[in-house]
Amino acid sequence: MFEIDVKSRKPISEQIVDNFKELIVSGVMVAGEKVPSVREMAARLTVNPNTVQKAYRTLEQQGYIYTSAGRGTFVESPDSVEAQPQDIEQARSEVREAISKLYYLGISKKEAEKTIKELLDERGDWK
Amino acid sequence: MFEIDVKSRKPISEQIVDNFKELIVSGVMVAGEKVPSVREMAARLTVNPNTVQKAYRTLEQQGYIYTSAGRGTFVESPDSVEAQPQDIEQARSEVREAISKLYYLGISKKEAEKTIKELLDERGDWK
Amino acid sequence: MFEIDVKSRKPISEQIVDNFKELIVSGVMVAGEKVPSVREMAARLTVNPNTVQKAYRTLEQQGYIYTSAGRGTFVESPDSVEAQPQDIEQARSEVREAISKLYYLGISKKEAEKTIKELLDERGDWK
Amino acid sequence: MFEIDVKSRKPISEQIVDNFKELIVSGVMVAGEKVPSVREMAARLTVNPNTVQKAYRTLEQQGYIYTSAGRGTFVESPDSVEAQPQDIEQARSEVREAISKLYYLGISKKEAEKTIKELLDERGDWK
DNA sequence: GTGGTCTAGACCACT
DNA sequence: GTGGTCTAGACCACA
Repeated sequence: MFEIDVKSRKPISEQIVDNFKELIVSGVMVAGEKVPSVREMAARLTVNPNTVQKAYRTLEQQGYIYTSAGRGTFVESPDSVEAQPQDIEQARSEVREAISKLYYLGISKKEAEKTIKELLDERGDWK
Repeated sequence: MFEIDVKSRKPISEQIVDNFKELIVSGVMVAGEKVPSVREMAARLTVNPNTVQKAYRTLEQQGYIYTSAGRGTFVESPDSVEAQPQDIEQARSEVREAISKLYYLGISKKEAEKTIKELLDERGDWK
Repeated sequence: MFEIDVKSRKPISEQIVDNFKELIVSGVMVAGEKVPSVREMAARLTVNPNTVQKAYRTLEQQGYIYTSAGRGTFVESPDSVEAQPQDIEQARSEVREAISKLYYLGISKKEAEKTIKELLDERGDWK
Repeated sequence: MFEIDVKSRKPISEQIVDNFKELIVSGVMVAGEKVPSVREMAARLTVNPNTVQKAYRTLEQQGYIYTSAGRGTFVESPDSVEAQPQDIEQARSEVREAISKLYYLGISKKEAEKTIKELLDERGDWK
Protein backbone atom coordinates (compact mmCIF):
# COMPACT_ATOMS: atom_id res chain seq x y z
CA MET A 1 0.00 0.00 0.00
CA PHE A 2 2.54 2.54 1.16
CA GLU A 3 5.32 2.89 3.66
CA ILE A 4 6.30 5.47 6.17
CA ASP A 5 9.72 6.90 6.75
CA VAL A 6 10.48 6.95 10.45
CA LYS A 7 13.56 9.03 9.83
CA SER A 8 11.64 11.81 8.15
CA ARG A 9 11.10 15.12 9.94
CA LYS A 10 7.49 14.91 8.91
CA PRO A 11 5.44 13.35 11.73
CA ILE A 12 4.31 9.79 11.11
CA SER A 13 0.64 10.65 11.50
CA GLU A 14 1.00 13.35 8.87
CA GLN A 15 2.70 10.94 6.51
CA ILE A 16 -0.23 8.57 6.89
CA VAL A 17 -2.67 11.39 6.19
CA ASP A 18 -0.85 12.47 3.05
CA ASN A 19 -0.48 8.95 1.75
CA PHE A 20 -4.18 8.30 2.10
CA LYS A 21 -5.05 11.61 0.48
CA GLU A 22 -2.84 10.55 -2.40
CA LEU A 23 -4.59 7.18 -2.75
CA ILE A 24 -8.04 8.71 -2.52
CA VAL A 25 -7.54 11.71 -4.79
CA SER A 26 -5.71 9.64 -7.42
CA GLY A 27 -8.60 7.20 -7.48
CA VAL A 28 -6.76 4.15 -6.20
CA MET A 29 -9.21 4.03 -3.32
CA VAL A 30 -12.80 4.68 -4.29
CA ALA A 31 -15.83 5.99 -2.40
CA GLY A 32 -17.37 3.48 -0.04
CA GLU A 33 -14.28 1.32 0.05
CA LYS A 34 -13.26 0.11 3.47
CA VAL A 35 -10.11 1.56 4.92
CA PRO A 36 -7.90 -0.87 6.88
CA SER A 37 -8.81 -0.86 10.57
CA VAL A 38 -6.76 1.20 12.94
CA ARG A 39 -5.25 -1.88 14.48
CA GLU A 40 -4.47 -3.56 11.18
CA MET A 41 -2.89 -0.44 9.76
CA ALA A 42 -0.83 -0.01 12.91
CA ALA A 43 0.41 -3.58 12.59
CA ARG A 44 1.26 -3.17 8.90
CA LEU A 45 3.21 0.02 9.43
CA THR A 46 4.54 -1.13 12.80
CA VAL A 47 3.46 2.06 14.49
CA ASN A 48 1.27 2.66 17.50
CA PRO A 49 -2.51 2.38 16.96
CA ASN A 50 -2.96 5.81 18.52
CA THR A 51 -0.83 7.30 15.79
CA VAL A 52 -2.96 5.73 13.08
CA GLN A 53 -6.11 6.84 14.81
CA LYS A 54 -4.89 10.40 14.97
CA ALA A 55 -4.31 10.28 11.23
CA TYR A 56 -7.77 8.84 10.59
CA ARG A 57 -9.38 11.53 12.74
CA THR A 58 -7.63 14.19 10.67
CA LEU A 59 -8.75 12.58 7.43
CA GLU A 60 -12.29 12.44 8.74
CA GLN A 61 -12.31 16.09 9.76
CA GLN A 62 -11.08 17.03 6.31
CA GLY A 63 -13.80 14.97 4.70
CA TYR A 64 -11.76 12.22 3.06
CA ILE A 65 -13.14 9.33 5.07
CA TYR A 66 -16.00 8.67 7.45
CA THR A 67 -16.41 6.40 10.41
CA SER A 68 -19.20 4.10 11.49
CA ALA A 69 -18.63 2.92 15.04
CA GLY A 70 -18.22 -0.81 15.27
CA ARG A 71 -18.28 -1.26 11.52
CA GLY A 72 -15.14 0.47 10.43
CA THR A 73 -13.86 3.37 8.42
CA PHE A 74 -14.71 4.08 4.79
CA VAL A 75 -13.68 6.33 1.93
CA GLU A 76 -16.00 9.31 1.57
CA SER A 77 -17.53 10.29 -1.75
CA PRO A 78 -15.21 12.78 -3.50
CA ASP A 79 -18.13 15.17 -3.97
CA SER A 80 -18.22 15.82 -0.28
CA VAL A 81 -14.55 16.78 -0.35
CA GLU A 82 -15.55 20.19 -1.57
CA ALA A 83 -12.66 22.59 -1.69
CA GLN A 84 -13.30 25.42 0.75
CA PRO A 85 -12.10 28.81 -0.50
CA GLN A 86 -10.09 29.20 2.67
CA ASP A 87 -8.38 25.87 2.09
CA ILE A 88 -7.37 26.95 -1.38
CA GLU A 89 -6.07 30.26 -0.10
CA GLN A 90 -4.10 28.36 2.53
CA ALA A 91 -2.58 26.10 -0.10
CA ARG A 92 -1.76 29.06 -2.36
CA SER A 93 -0.04 30.68 0.54
CA GLU A 94 2.10 27.62 1.13
CA VAL A 95 3.08 27.47 -2.52
CA ARG A 96 4.05 31.16 -2.34
CA GLU A 97 6.20 30.43 0.70
CA ALA A 98 7.92 27.52 -0.95
CA ILE A 99 8.62 29.49 -4.10
CA SER A 100 10.16 32.20 -1.98
CA LYS A 101 12.69 29.69 -0.74
CA LEU A 102 13.86 29.18 -4.31
CA TYR A 103 14.06 32.95 -4.74
CA TYR A 104 16.16 33.33 -1.60
CA LEU A 105 18.70 30.91 -3.02
CA GLY A 106 19.39 33.26 -5.88
CA ILE A 107 17.88 31.02 -8.50
CA SER A 108 16.75 32.74 -11.69
CA LYS A 109 13.08 32.94 -12.48
CA LYS A 110 13.56 30.82 -15.57
CA GLU A 111 15.24 28.08 -13.59
CA ALA A 112 12.51 28.22 -10.98
CA GLU A 113 9.85 27.85 -13.64
CA LYS A 114 11.67 24.85 -15.06
CA THR A 115 11.94 23.22 -11.64
CA ILE A 116 8.26 23.76 -10.90
CA LYS A 117 7.26 22.40 -14.29
CA GLU A 118 9.21 19.23 -13.49
CA LEU A 119 7.45 18.87 -10.17
CA LEU A 120 4.04 19.34 -11.75
CA ASP A 121 4.81 16.72 -14.36
CA GLU A 122 5.89 14.22 -11.72
CA ARG A 123 2.20 13.44 -11.30
CA GLY A 124 1.55 11.76 -14.61
CA ASP A 125 -2.08 11.09 -13.74
CA TRP A 126 -3.00 14.67 -12.92
CA LYS A 127 -5.78 15.66 -15.28
CA MET B 1 10.72 47.00 8.64
CA PHE B 2 8.56 43.91 9.01
CA GLU B 3 6.32 42.30 11.54
CA ILE B 4 5.94 38.85 12.94
CA ASP B 5 2.72 36.99 13.35
CA VAL B 6 2.53 35.41 16.77
CA LYS B 7 -0.54 33.45 15.74
CA SER B 8 1.27 31.73 12.90
CA ARG B 9 2.28 28.10 13.15
CA LYS B 10 5.63 29.06 11.66
CA PRO B 11 8.18 29.48 14.46
CA ILE B 12 9.01 33.11 15.21
CA SER B 13 12.73 32.57 14.61
CA GLU B 14 11.96 31.20 11.17
CA GLN B 15 9.75 34.18 10.41
CA ILE B 16 12.62 36.51 11.27
CA VAL B 17 15.01 34.55 9.07
CA ASP B 18 12.65 34.59 6.11
CA ASN B 19 11.87 38.27 6.44
CA PHE B 20 15.56 39.15 6.43
CA LYS B 21 16.22 36.92 3.45
CA GLU B 22 13.43 38.73 1.64
CA LEU B 23 14.89 42.15 2.44
CA ILE B 24 18.38 41.12 1.46
CA VAL B 25 17.63 39.20 -1.71
CA SER B 26 15.17 41.82 -2.96
CA GLY B 27 17.79 44.51 -2.45
CA VAL B 28 16.06 46.53 0.25
CA MET B 29 19.02 45.84 2.49
CA VAL B 30 22.34 46.11 0.74
CA ALA B 31 25.76 44.55 1.34
CA GLY B 32 27.61 46.14 4.22
CA GLU B 33 24.51 47.66 5.76
CA LYS B 34 24.24 47.29 9.51
CA VAL B 35 21.67 44.92 10.86
CA PRO B 36 19.85 46.01 14.06
CA SER B 37 21.36 44.54 17.19
CA VAL B 38 19.79 41.50 18.78
CA ARG B 39 18.50 43.54 21.68
CA GLU B 40 17.07 46.29 19.53
CA MET B 41 15.41 43.82 17.20
CA ALA B 42 13.96 41.92 20.14
CA ALA B 43 12.54 45.14 21.53
CA ARG B 44 11.04 46.21 18.19
CA LEU B 45 9.37 42.89 17.59
CA THR B 46 8.60 42.36 21.28
CA VAL B 47 9.98 38.87 21.19
CA ASN B 48 12.54 37.04 23.29
CA PRO B 49 16.16 38.07 22.52
CA ASN B 50 17.12 34.41 22.39
CA THR B 51 14.75 34.02 19.49
CA VAL B 52 16.37 36.84 17.54
CA GLN B 53 19.79 35.46 18.43
CA LYS B 54 18.84 32.12 16.95
CA ALA B 55 17.58 33.73 13.76
CA TYR B 56 20.80 35.71 13.31
CA ARG B 57 22.86 32.57 13.83
CA THR B 58 20.91 30.82 11.10
CA LEU B 59 21.29 33.76 8.72
CA GLU B 60 25.01 33.82 9.37
CA GLN B 61 25.39 30.09 8.74
CA GLN B 62 23.58 30.46 5.44
CA GLY B 63 25.75 33.38 4.42
CA TYR B 64 23.26 36.22 4.44
CA ILE B 65 24.91 38.24 7.19
CA TYR B 66 28.23 38.28 9.04
CA THR B 67 29.28 39.38 12.47
CA SER B 68 32.25 41.51 13.35
CA ALA B 69 33.06 41.18 17.01
CA GLY B 70 32.44 44.39 18.89
CA ARG B 71 31.20 46.27 15.80
CA GLY B 72 27.95 44.54 15.08
CA THR B 73 26.26 42.47 12.41
CA PHE B 74 26.19 43.37 8.72
CA VAL B 75 24.60 42.29 5.48
CA GLU B 76 26.77 40.03 3.38
CA SER B 77 27.12 40.47 -0.36
CA PRO B 78 24.29 38.53 -2.01
CA ASP B 79 26.79 36.86 -4.33
CA SER B 80 28.27 35.05 -1.38
CA VAL B 81 24.96 33.36 -0.79
CA GLU B 82 25.96 30.31 -2.69
CA ALA B 83 23.15 27.88 -3.24
CA GLN B 84 24.09 24.56 -1.69
CA PRO B 85 22.77 21.53 -3.57
CA GLN B 86 21.13 20.34 -0.38
CA ASP B 87 19.41 23.68 0.11
CA ILE B 88 18.01 23.52 -3.40
CA GLU B 89 16.81 19.98 -2.87
CA GLN B 90 15.16 21.07 0.36
CA ALA B 91 13.42 23.94 -1.38
CA ARG B 92 12.30 21.69 -4.23
CA SER B 93 10.89 19.32 -1.71
CA GLU B 94 8.88 22.09 -0.05
CA VAL B 95 7.51 23.22 -3.38
CA ARG B 96 6.52 19.64 -4.14
CA GLU B 97 4.70 19.40 -0.80
CA ALA B 98 2.84 22.64 -1.36
CA ILE B 99 1.80 21.62 -4.85
CA SER B 100 0.47 18.35 -3.43
CA LYS B 101 -1.89 20.33 -1.24
CA LEU B 102 -3.40 21.91 -4.33
CA TYR B 103 -3.73 18.47 -5.87
CA TYR B 104 -5.44 17.08 -2.77
CA LEU B 105 -8.04 19.82 -3.01
CA GLY B 106 -9.12 18.44 -6.34
CA ILE B 107 -7.82 21.35 -8.37
CA SER B 108 -7.13 20.65 -12.04
CA LYS B 109 -3.58 20.74 -13.31
CA LYS B 110 -4.39 23.65 -15.57
CA GLU B 111 -5.74 25.70 -12.69
CA ALA B 112 -2.73 24.83 -10.59
CA GLU B 113 -0.39 25.99 -13.34
CA LYS B 114 -2.29 29.25 -13.61
CA THR B 115 -2.15 29.79 -9.86
CA ILE B 116 1.57 29.13 -9.74
CA LYS B 117 2.20 31.44 -12.66
CA GLU B 118 0.40 34.19 -10.80
CA LEU B 119 2.49 33.62 -7.73
CA LEU B 120 5.72 33.70 -9.73
CA ASP B 121 4.69 36.95 -11.38
CA GLU B 122 3.92 38.55 -8.03
CA ARG B 123 7.64 39.19 -7.78
CA GLY B 124 7.96 41.77 -10.51
CA ASP B 125 11.65 42.24 -9.79
CA TRP B 126 12.61 38.60 -10.22
CA LYS B 127 15.04 38.46 -13.07
CA MET C 1 -40.67 2.77 6.19
CA PHE C 2 -37.48 4.57 7.12
CA GLU C 3 -33.79 4.42 6.39
CA ILE C 4 -30.67 4.53 8.45
CA ASP C 5 -27.64 6.64 7.77
CA VAL C 6 -24.48 4.57 8.09
CA LYS C 7 -22.37 7.72 7.91
CA SER C 8 -24.01 9.23 10.95
CA ARG C 9 -22.20 9.41 14.27
CA LYS C 10 -25.39 8.28 15.93
CA PRO C 11 -25.25 4.51 16.58
CA ILE C 12 -27.38 2.48 14.18
CA SER C 13 -29.36 0.88 17.01
CA GLU C 14 -30.26 4.31 18.33
CA GLN C 15 -31.36 5.42 14.89
CA ILE C 16 -33.71 2.45 14.70
CA VAL C 17 -35.12 3.21 18.14
CA ASP C 18 -35.75 6.86 17.31
CA ASN C 19 -37.35 6.08 13.99
CA PHE C 20 -39.79 3.66 15.60
CA LYS C 21 -40.61 6.13 18.34
CA GLU C 22 -41.37 8.68 15.67
CA LEU C 23 -43.67 6.31 13.80
CA ILE C 24 -45.48 5.26 16.94
CA VAL C 25 -45.87 8.61 18.63
CA SER C 26 -46.94 10.32 15.41
CA GLY C 27 -49.61 7.66 14.89
CA VAL C 28 -48.27 6.12 11.69
CA MET C 29 -48.00 2.83 13.54
CA VAL C 30 -50.98 2.11 15.77
CA ALA C 31 -51.42 0.03 18.92
CA GLY C 32 -51.59 -3.70 18.24
CA GLU C 33 -49.94 -3.40 14.85
CA LYS C 34 -47.28 -5.99 14.12
CA VAL C 35 -43.70 -4.85 14.01
CA PRO C 36 -41.48 -6.49 11.36
CA SER C 37 -39.44 -9.38 12.69
CA VAL C 38 -35.83 -8.84 13.67
CA ARG C 39 -34.62 -10.80 10.69
CA GLU C 40 -36.84 -9.03 8.21
CA MET C 41 -35.93 -5.64 9.58
CA ALA C 42 -32.24 -6.49 9.47
CA ALA C 43 -32.59 -7.56 5.85
CA ARG C 44 -34.51 -4.42 4.88
CA LEU C 45 -32.02 -2.08 6.49
CA THR C 46 -29.04 -4.28 5.58
CA VAL C 47 -27.70 -4.12 9.10
CA ASN C 48 -26.64 -6.75 11.58
CA PRO C 49 -29.61 -8.61 13.20
CA ASN C 50 -27.98 -8.14 16.58
CA THR C 51 -28.29 -4.41 16.08
CA VAL C 52 -32.02 -4.64 15.37
CA GLN C 53 -32.41 -6.98 18.32
CA LYS C 54 -30.82 -4.42 20.58
CA ALA C 55 -33.08 -1.67 19.30
CA TYR C 56 -36.21 -3.77 19.90
CA ARG C 57 -35.06 -4.57 23.41
CA THR C 58 -34.69 -0.87 24.14
CA LEU C 59 -38.11 -0.08 22.69
CA GLU C 60 -39.64 -2.81 24.78
CA GLN C 61 -37.99 -1.57 27.97
CA GLN C 62 -39.30 1.92 27.31
CA GLY C 63 -42.82 0.61 26.68
CA TYR C 64 -43.22 1.35 23.00
CA ILE C 65 -43.59 -2.25 21.87
CA TYR C 66 -44.23 -5.65 23.47
CA THR C 67 -43.33 -9.17 22.53
CA SER C 68 -45.63 -12.15 22.55
CA ALA C 69 -43.62 -15.36 22.53
CA GLY C 70 -44.07 -17.23 19.31
CA ARG C 71 -46.38 -14.64 17.79
CA GLY C 72 -44.11 -11.71 17.25
CA THR C 73 -43.66 -8.13 18.34
CA PHE C 74 -46.42 -5.50 18.44
CA VAL C 75 -46.94 -1.81 18.99
CA GLU C 76 -47.98 -0.91 22.52
CA SER C 77 -50.70 1.62 23.22
CA PRO C 78 -49.05 5.07 23.30
CA ASP C 79 -50.78 5.80 26.59
CA SER C 80 -48.69 3.14 28.25
CA VAL C 81 -45.58 5.09 27.36
CA GLU C 82 -45.42 6.77 30.69
CA ALA C 83 -42.84 9.45 30.90
CA GLN C 84 -40.38 8.58 33.63
CA PRO C 85 -39.00 11.58 35.51
CA GLN C 86 -35.51 10.44 34.72
CA ASP C 87 -36.32 10.23 31.02
CA ILE C 88 -37.64 13.76 31.07
CA GLU C 89 -34.58 15.00 32.90
CA GLN C 90 -32.42 13.23 30.33
CA ALA C 91 -34.31 14.86 27.47
CA ARG C 92 -34.13 18.28 29.13
CA SER C 93 -30.42 17.81 29.49
CA GLU C 94 -30.05 17.05 25.81
CA VAL C 95 -32.03 20.11 24.84
CA ARG C 96 -29.83 22.20 27.12
CA GLU C 97 -26.74 20.79 25.43
CA ALA C 98 -28.07 21.49 21.97
CA ILE C 99 -29.04 25.04 22.87
CA SER C 100 -25.53 25.59 24.21
CA LYS C 101 -24.16 24.83 20.79
CA LEU C 102 -26.22 27.67 19.34
CA TYR C 103 -24.94 29.92 22.10
CA TYR C 104 -21.33 28.96 21.41
CA LEU C 105 -21.77 29.99 17.80
CA GLY C 106 -22.44 33.52 18.92
CA ILE C 107 -26.08 33.54 17.97
CA SER C 108 -28.27 36.09 19.75
CA LYS C 109 -30.91 34.89 22.16
CA LYS C 110 -33.63 36.33 19.97
CA GLU C 111 -32.41 34.44 16.94
CA ALA C 112 -32.14 31.26 18.97
CA GLU C 113 -35.73 31.63 20.14
CA LYS C 114 -36.87 32.13 16.59
CA THR C 115 -34.97 29.06 15.41
CA ILE C 116 -36.40 26.91 18.16
CA LYS C 117 -39.92 28.16 17.47
CA GLU C 118 -39.49 27.11 13.85
CA LEU C 119 -38.35 23.67 14.88
CA LEU C 120 -41.28 23.24 17.24
CA ASP C 121 -43.72 24.26 14.54
CA GLU C 122 -42.24 21.77 12.10
CA ARG C 123 -44.39 19.19 13.83
CA GLY C 124 -47.78 20.41 12.71
CA ASP C 125 -49.52 17.55 14.46
CA TRP C 126 -48.09 18.25 17.90
CA LYS C 127 -51.01 19.04 20.15
CA MET D 1 -12.25 28.04 37.05
CA PHE D 2 -14.35 24.98 36.45
CA GLU D 3 -14.44 21.34 37.33
CA ILE D 4 -14.92 18.17 35.42
CA ASP D 5 -17.17 15.31 36.29
CA VAL D 6 -15.28 12.04 35.88
CA LYS D 7 -18.50 10.11 36.36
CA SER D 8 -20.21 11.80 33.44
CA ARG D 9 -20.82 9.91 30.22
CA LYS D 10 -19.48 12.90 28.40
CA PRO D 11 -15.76 12.42 27.69
CA ILE D 12 -13.43 14.51 29.82
CA SER D 13 -11.84 16.19 26.82
CA GLU D 14 -15.27 17.25 25.59
CA GLN D 15 -16.13 18.66 29.00
CA ILE D 16 -12.97 20.74 28.90
CA VAL D 17 -13.84 21.99 25.43
CA ASP D 18 -17.36 22.99 26.44
CA ASN D 19 -16.26 24.67 29.63
CA PHE D 20 -13.74 26.80 27.76
CA LYS D 21 -16.27 27.69 25.08
CA GLU D 22 -18.55 28.82 27.88
CA LEU D 23 -15.85 30.99 29.44
CA ILE D 24 -14.85 32.50 26.12
CA VAL D 25 -18.29 33.14 24.67
CA SER D 26 -19.61 34.55 27.93
CA GLY D 27 -16.71 36.98 28.03
CA VAL D 28 -15.05 35.69 31.19
CA MET D 29 -11.95 35.02 29.12
CA VAL D 30 -11.09 37.74 26.64
CA ALA D 31 -9.15 37.80 23.38
CA GLY D 32 -5.40 37.59 23.81
CA GLU D 33 -5.65 36.24 27.33
CA LYS D 34 -3.35 33.37 28.11
CA VAL D 35 -4.93 29.99 28.60
CA PRO D 36 -3.39 27.84 31.34
CA SER D 37 -0.66 25.61 29.96
CA VAL D 38 -1.48 22.04 29.10
CA ARG D 39 0.52 20.76 32.03
CA GLU D 40 -0.90 23.23 34.52
CA MET D 41 -4.47 22.54 33.43
CA ALA D 42 -3.82 18.82 33.67
CA ALA D 43 -2.53 19.25 37.20
CA ARG D 44 -5.48 21.42 38.24
CA LEU D 45 -8.04 19.01 36.91
CA THR D 46 -5.97 15.97 37.84
CA VAL D 47 -6.27 14.50 34.39
CA ASN D 48 -3.67 13.40 31.92
CA PRO D 49 -1.89 16.15 29.93
CA ASN D 50 -2.75 14.34 26.71
CA THR D 51 -6.41 14.74 27.50
CA VAL D 52 -6.06 18.47 27.99
CA GLN D 53 -4.03 18.77 24.82
CA LYS D 54 -6.70 16.98 22.85
CA ALA D 55 -9.24 19.48 24.13
CA TYR D 56 -6.99 22.42 23.24
CA ARG D 57 -6.46 21.06 19.73
CA THR D 58 -10.22 20.87 19.26
CA LEU D 59 -10.69 24.40 20.52
CA GLU D 60 -7.98 25.58 18.17
CA GLN D 61 -9.53 23.87 15.15
CA GLN D 62 -12.84 25.48 15.98
CA GLY D 63 -11.21 28.88 16.23
CA TYR D 64 -11.60 29.62 19.92
CA ILE D 65 -7.92 29.67 20.82
CA TYR D 66 -4.59 29.76 19.03
CA THR D 67 -1.21 28.38 19.84
CA SER D 68 2.26 29.83 19.65
CA ALA D 69 4.89 27.14 20.09
CA GLY D 70 7.05 27.70 23.10
CA ARG D 71 5.01 30.69 24.26
CA GLY D 72 1.71 29.16 25.12
CA THR D 73 -1.94 29.15 24.15
CA PHE D 74 -4.15 32.21 23.90
CA VAL D 75 -7.79 33.16 23.47
CA GLU D 76 -8.62 34.05 19.87
CA SER D 77 -10.45 37.20 18.93
CA PRO D 78 -14.20 36.48 18.89
CA ASP D 79 -14.44 37.96 15.39
CA SER D 80 -12.51 35.06 14.00
CA VAL D 81 -15.01 32.65 15.53
CA GLU D 82 -17.28 33.28 12.61
CA ALA D 83 -20.26 31.00 12.57
CA GLN D 84 -20.13 28.83 9.48
CA PRO D 85 -23.55 28.16 7.92
CA GLN D 86 -22.86 24.45 8.15
CA ASP D 87 -22.09 24.74 11.85
CA ILE D 88 -25.39 26.51 12.43
CA GLU D 89 -27.27 23.89 10.44
CA GLN D 90 -25.53 21.20 12.50
CA ALA D 91 -26.55 22.89 15.73
CA ARG D 92 -30.14 23.34 14.51
CA SER D 93 -30.23 19.68 13.70
CA GLU D 94 -29.12 18.77 17.20
CA VAL D 95 -31.77 20.98 18.72
CA ARG D 96 -34.36 19.32 16.50
CA GLU D 97 -33.19 15.91 17.67
CA ALA D 98 -33.35 16.88 21.30
CA ILE D 99 -36.82 18.36 20.95
CA SER D 100 -37.95 15.11 19.35
CA LYS D 101 -36.99 13.31 22.53
CA LEU D 102 -39.47 15.45 24.44
CA TYR D 103 -42.10 14.68 21.81
CA TYR D 104 -41.49 10.96 22.10
CA LEU D 105 -42.20 11.15 25.81
CA GLY D 106 -45.75 12.27 25.10
CA ILE D 107 -45.21 15.75 26.46
CA SER D 108 -47.61 18.40 25.19
CA LYS D 109 -46.30 21.13 22.96
CA LYS D 110 -47.16 23.74 25.56
CA GLU D 111 -45.18 21.94 28.22
CA ALA D 112 -42.26 21.56 25.84
CA GLU D 113 -42.29 25.27 25.09
CA LYS D 114 -42.29 26.05 28.78
CA THR D 115 -39.37 23.69 29.41
CA ILE D 116 -37.34 25.19 26.59
CA LYS D 117 -38.07 28.71 27.78
CA GLU D 118 -36.72 27.78 31.19
CA LEU D 119 -33.57 26.40 29.65
CA LEU D 120 -33.05 29.52 27.55
CA ASP D 121 -33.47 31.72 30.60
CA GLU D 122 -30.91 29.71 32.56
CA ARG D 123 -28.30 31.80 30.78
CA GLY D 124 -29.02 35.13 32.40
CA ASP D 125 -26.20 36.82 30.48
CA TRP D 126 -27.36 35.82 27.02
CA LYS D 127 -27.95 39.00 25.14
C1' DG E 1 -14.15 -7.37 15.52
C1' DT E 2 -14.56 -2.00 15.15
C1' DG E 3 -13.44 2.91 16.65
C1' DG E 4 -13.09 6.20 20.94
C1' DT E 5 -11.14 7.64 25.25
C1' DC E 6 -7.83 7.81 28.77
C1' DT E 7 -3.46 7.19 31.43
C1' DA E 8 1.57 7.09 31.99
C1' DG E 9 5.70 8.35 30.55
C1' DA E 10 9.31 9.69 27.03
C1' DC E 11 11.45 12.71 23.55
C1' DC E 12 11.67 16.77 20.59
C1' DA E 13 11.63 21.78 18.95
C1' DC E 14 10.72 26.53 20.16
C1' DT E 15 11.14 30.57 23.49
C1' DG F 1 9.08 26.70 30.56
C1' DT F 2 5.83 25.92 26.31
C1' DG F 3 3.22 22.82 22.90
C1' DG F 4 3.67 18.52 19.65
C1' DT F 5 4.45 13.73 18.77
C1' DC F 6 4.86 9.06 19.85
C1' DT F 7 4.65 4.59 22.40
C1' DA F 8 2.48 1.15 25.47
C1' DG F 9 -1.26 -0.62 27.38
C1' DA F 10 -6.09 -0.46 29.39
C1' DC F 11 -11.14 0.10 29.21
C1' DC F 12 -15.52 1.14 26.95
C1' DA F 13 -19.56 1.07 23.55
C1' DC F 14 -21.15 -0.52 19.11
C1' DA F 15 -22.03 -4.23 15.57
